[in-house]
Amino acid sequence: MVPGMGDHVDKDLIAEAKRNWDRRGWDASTAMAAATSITRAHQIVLARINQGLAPFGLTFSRYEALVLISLSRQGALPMGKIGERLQVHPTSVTNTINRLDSDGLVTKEAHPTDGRATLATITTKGREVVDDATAAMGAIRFGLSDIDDATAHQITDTLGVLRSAAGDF
Amino acid sequence: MVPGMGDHVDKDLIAEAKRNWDRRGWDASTAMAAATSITRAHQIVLARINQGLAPFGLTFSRYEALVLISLSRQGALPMGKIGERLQVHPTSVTNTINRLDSDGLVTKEAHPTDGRATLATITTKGREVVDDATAAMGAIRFGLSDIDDATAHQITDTLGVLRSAAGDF
DNA sequence: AGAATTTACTAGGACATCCAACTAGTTTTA
DNA sequence: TAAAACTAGTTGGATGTCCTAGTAAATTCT
Repeated sequence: MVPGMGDHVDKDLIAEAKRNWDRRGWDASTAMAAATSITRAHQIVLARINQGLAPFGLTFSRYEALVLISLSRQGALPMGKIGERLQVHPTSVTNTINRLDSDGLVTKEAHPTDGRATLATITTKGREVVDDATAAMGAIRFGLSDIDDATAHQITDTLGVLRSAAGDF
Repeated sequence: MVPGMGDHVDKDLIAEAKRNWDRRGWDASTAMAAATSITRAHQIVLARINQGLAPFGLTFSRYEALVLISLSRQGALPMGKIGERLQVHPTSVTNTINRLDSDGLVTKEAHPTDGRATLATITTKGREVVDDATAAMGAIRFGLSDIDDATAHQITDTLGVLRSAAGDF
């Protein structure tokens, strides 16, 4: 599936790493395995999502921003609000929105009342693209088409414990 | 915890996004929530791990590579083997090892029997650093110190379903 | 043996993310 | 109201990841 980096493996490399860790009597092997699992899951899912979005000229981050804007009442959001909702750094928002802008999917406009703020407004083309992309994401179930809803729920719930402990909610 | 991008949120942004999704009758909201949760969990854990490794001049990817080499019998591994084990692209390995090399933690040497291959060999300094870093990781439990082992196990298991379905093992 | 194919790694480029520092506009304070 | 403090975004820089393409060496095939 991913060329050039050793496809099919057959054995669980994370479980093997954990055994190595335990064998040496090292601490936190359980946490290490969980952290590594999260990293790997992220890598797998992100790759699939980006692959599914490529035909629309989008990446996951750009897609997320575009959806967020499209769901707002005015079809426009201040940059800061976007970073807040997507939980990313302001500079990432600038980067993402600039690209959506140059692709003609949003426009950057001055905020009517706050001279410091910039509004990212979705364009007609942006709405078309995001609708098509959303349909595509539904079709591939965000890269999780090979696991069922019960498992997906479980992933959300279990990681919710982590997120909650980290202050996410 | 992460400055500049809207700290403390109070409400679960992912759950809220899922409700929005459902309200519009869009498909795959469960998968969307799971994918987003994975992304966010990855962001949280990676940030903590990197913060914990910073004092040693390491990042998670460089740390992973260094550990892998340190655990090998010879204290040396071909570049390709590293990418295979860590499941990353060959160019990422080159990047990672080059940095470890310039930091004096590994050396790149010609493979004794295969003229194409390059061996990354850990140095004495590399062993010292990786040992210290591993102790630090144990102390912060790879960024998961605020969840218990049972939850960590559950994360590994649940994501294991995903990884297995994706052909990881 | 010699040609064709495969394998190992690197160079250059596209993206995404974060941090530090800077500009400009807004709000608070004295 | 003028100065101080804060907020919104951007620029420049460092990392990491992947892809495409290209070089060199090993293996396979005829």
